Amino acid sequence: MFRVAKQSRIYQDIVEQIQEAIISGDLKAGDRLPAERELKETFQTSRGTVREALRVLEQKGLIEIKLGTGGGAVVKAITSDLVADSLDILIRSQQIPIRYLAEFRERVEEDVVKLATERMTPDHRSMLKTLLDDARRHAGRGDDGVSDFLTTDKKIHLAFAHIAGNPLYVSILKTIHENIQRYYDTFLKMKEPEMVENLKDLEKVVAAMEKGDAKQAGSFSRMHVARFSQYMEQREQRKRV
Amino acid sequence: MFRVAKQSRIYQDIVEQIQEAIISGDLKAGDRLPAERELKETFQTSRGTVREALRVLEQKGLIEIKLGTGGGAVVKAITSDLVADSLDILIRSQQIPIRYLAEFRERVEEDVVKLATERMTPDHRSMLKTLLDDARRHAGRGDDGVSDFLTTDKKIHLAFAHIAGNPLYVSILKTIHENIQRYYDTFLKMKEPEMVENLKDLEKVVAAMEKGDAKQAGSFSRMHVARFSQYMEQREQRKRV
DNA sequence: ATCGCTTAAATGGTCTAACCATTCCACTGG
DNA sequence: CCAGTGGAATGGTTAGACCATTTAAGCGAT
Repeated sequence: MFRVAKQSRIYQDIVEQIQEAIISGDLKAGDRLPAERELKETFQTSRGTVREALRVLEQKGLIEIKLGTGGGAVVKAITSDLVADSLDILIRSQQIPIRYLAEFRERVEEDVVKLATERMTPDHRSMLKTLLDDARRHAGRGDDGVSDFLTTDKKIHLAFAHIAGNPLYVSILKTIHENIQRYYDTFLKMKEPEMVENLKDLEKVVAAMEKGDAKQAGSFSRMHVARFSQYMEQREQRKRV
Repeated sequence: MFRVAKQSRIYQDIVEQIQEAIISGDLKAGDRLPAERELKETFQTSRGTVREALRVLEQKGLIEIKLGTGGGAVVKAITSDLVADSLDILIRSQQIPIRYLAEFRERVEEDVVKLATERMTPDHRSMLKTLLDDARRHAGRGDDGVSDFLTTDKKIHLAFAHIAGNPLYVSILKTIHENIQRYYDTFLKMKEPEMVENLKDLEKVVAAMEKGDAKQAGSFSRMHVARFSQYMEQREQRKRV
């Protein structure tokens, strides 16, 4: 399956060969690569070099490495985690101000909800119903339920992305939420009134989705996200004083 | 600056320490990491382990490694390349069908144009005018101008993102364009008629922006992108038969 | 003093060989 | 038949050496 590695940055050559085999489908998820000591022979190189190549592939999320007998490098199903990770690094390193994250999120979530409305199935309906019930229960517990409520809130937003059916939206929304979460934790101490308001927003969004009114669902979603963002930005500025 | 590496997957610990230093800004672009033989001492580990960590960081695009005296690992400015790479893997492995990328792009570009319309300054106007003039000139050259026209087209789209003023949109749009470009090259052989049509689209978008009509500019943009996507998808299916 | 060549030193790239840690499984003894 | 145990396979780590590349210092000729 593989060639002898060509010169100059041998490990890079090994990475490329194995990566191409995975992307092209020659190596499928679950397939096990030969042991390092075998790969060393195949590529006619040293074990250290093979290991550097495996490190890169592991980092790319293409393989997973297990210890012990019968362990070794196993090809992973390719997921969008890769994109999420790198987007995360980009956002954090550029220290993108919260208002830009929020601006993007408002629009993305509006689009997601619109798409989800058009593509919702009965299964999706019941899933949303269950999640909303959870949210109501947590909200009913007052300040004690805030933490659980926020978890459920996040789940609901991600559920919208799943319903929309576009994996790109799922990974992007996931990343945005993770990043925005950092700000929430720092600046936002949600109390019961805000939680209740939040719950009402979500109920309105889902109700519009049930009616099949994509436009209205989208605009409710946007208002919901926007309110959250504004609230948070006020807090941020207050703290900064 | 760094701790002694903790046990179990030592290289992973090293990666995390250095990555955090970069993301947090303790290490800035251009800073040079100590030589491998020094890092080995700092982390109290072996050179091989240090190298595995450096491989991962290199793959993540966080450092660049140069040969020779005065060489070594230099911290890179973080760009959207990482995201583009991982998105590339997703698309090529057919985890994300091209239509999902197109669906996302249509909506993102619509939002970008709307925002840009609201935030355009006189400087931006003249920049767009210059780019449009370039595009017209290339289009006037017929089939010979297609390649240059496409380059300018891309610049115009990125200019919209710059005008919108949100760095997140710039990064994301850049990523999308880098990836979608490959498909255009593969499936789309643009000829003069399509190019002229394309130019008209862009002119309509910019005209609406000049008028300050964000909604109209956005919908023109979306139609423009959608037409391009559809055209490409038809080609793709034809090739697959 | 300046230019150009040579050489030495620093650094990443690679290789070899060994040992450790983990895991699985076959074998053995009850 | 079961439980325990030990061996073998595999990744994780270390140490030490040598090569290739690059920079800069040193030196010599003009």
